[in-house]
Amino acid sequence: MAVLLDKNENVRQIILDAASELFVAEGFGSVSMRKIARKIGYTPTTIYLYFDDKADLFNQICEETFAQMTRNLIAISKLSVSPLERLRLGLFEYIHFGLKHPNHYAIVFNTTSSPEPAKDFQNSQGEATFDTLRNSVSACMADGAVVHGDVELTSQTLWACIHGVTSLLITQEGFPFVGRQALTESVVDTIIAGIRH
Amino acid sequence: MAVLLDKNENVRQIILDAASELFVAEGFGSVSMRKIARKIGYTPTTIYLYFDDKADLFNQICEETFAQMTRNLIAISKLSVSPLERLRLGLFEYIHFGLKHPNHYAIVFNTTSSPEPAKDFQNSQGEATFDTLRNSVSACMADGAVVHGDVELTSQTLWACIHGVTSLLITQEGFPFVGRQALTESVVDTIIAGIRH
DNA sequence: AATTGTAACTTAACACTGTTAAGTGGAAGA
DNA sequence: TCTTCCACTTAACAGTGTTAAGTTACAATT
Repeated sequence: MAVLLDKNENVRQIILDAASELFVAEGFGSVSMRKIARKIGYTPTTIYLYFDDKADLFNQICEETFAQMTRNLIAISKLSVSPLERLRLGLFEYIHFGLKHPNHYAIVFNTTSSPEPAKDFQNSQGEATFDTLRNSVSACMADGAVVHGDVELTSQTLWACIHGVTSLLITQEGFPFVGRQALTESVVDTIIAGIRH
Repeated sequence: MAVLLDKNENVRQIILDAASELFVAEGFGSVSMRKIARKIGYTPTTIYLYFDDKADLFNQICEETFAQMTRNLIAISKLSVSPLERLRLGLFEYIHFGLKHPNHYAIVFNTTSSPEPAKDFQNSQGEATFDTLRNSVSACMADGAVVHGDVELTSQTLWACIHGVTSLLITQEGFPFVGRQALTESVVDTIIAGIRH
């Protein structure tokens, strides 16, 4: 949690920036606390004055990133196009954002939160992100663009599918995919067709 | 690759069994080479006589497991029901199998194969698994149960979606899902509806 | 029977990893 | 001046994957 907001916020940000840069370039596994410390001219121990542990540090980086995604999704939800079109654009934004930040996406979604069952991601930024999807689906049902049904079930269904493309394209780099854009469009088209009767 | 087939195959199997057991119980990250060695009464070094490295060892465990999934899928493809029903059953089998072997699934699909772009999974068991899906989709199109179109694109679309549920249910344990079975059925129903016009 | 070869396994180390208890230097407040 | 306390470091613990080199013990050859 690291609630040391009154400490030297400058150093905290320096750590976050350095870690983020290394993280994006090399991925979670290849970035060590010692490497980050070396990069900013401090001892590894210093990082522990600002963050609980390695997981905490990278979770905070990821939360910042996913907050940006939520902002993008909210912006889309305010566009003056049909609810269905807003839903479609939101689904695309999710996938594109994930593909643009593969390391962040992977750390949040390709990691089993072993001991704790609930505290990890969904309590913070995840809830907000999923809310935008839920609202979008709800609007489509109210509009009649999508058959009236269980908003939660439908939202989770859509989430599962767009997560699937994103995750697969990130982790299975070697697979001869038909093309990122083509596959993304096909998934979005298919699931939207699927929830409209 | 570890092509020492003529060596003491017994020890090799002992290592595989011990590693598999630990792996299923504790996951990849928590199982160390020393732990496996301790369990079977050998030194860690011995494992390297039979396997290239930790990744190789666990890849071989995963391949055995996924070979079983392929056999299950092939069995389903031979059932005397409609092509569409066979497709549906295959999709369910994929998801259920993944959920029954979460550690194996995660190591294959939630890991970025950083340096090598193509050798990891898809060259071996992955190809065979995906083939069954491709054939099933192809049969549905020939049958007219699914609109005629790009078999490859459609297959990859379906794969992405069923991977999505599987992956999400494995990694996001803390999320208040609507229910494993309900979500699984919803995803399968939605994408099947989506590819039928 | 003595020697050689080799298969199977071990010892000991390298170069890392995350993490922490205890210690240090200096600035600010009493 | 003395003391407190913040920001940071030193040094270590307990582990990790991995490997070069060494040791048995047994089989085959001379």
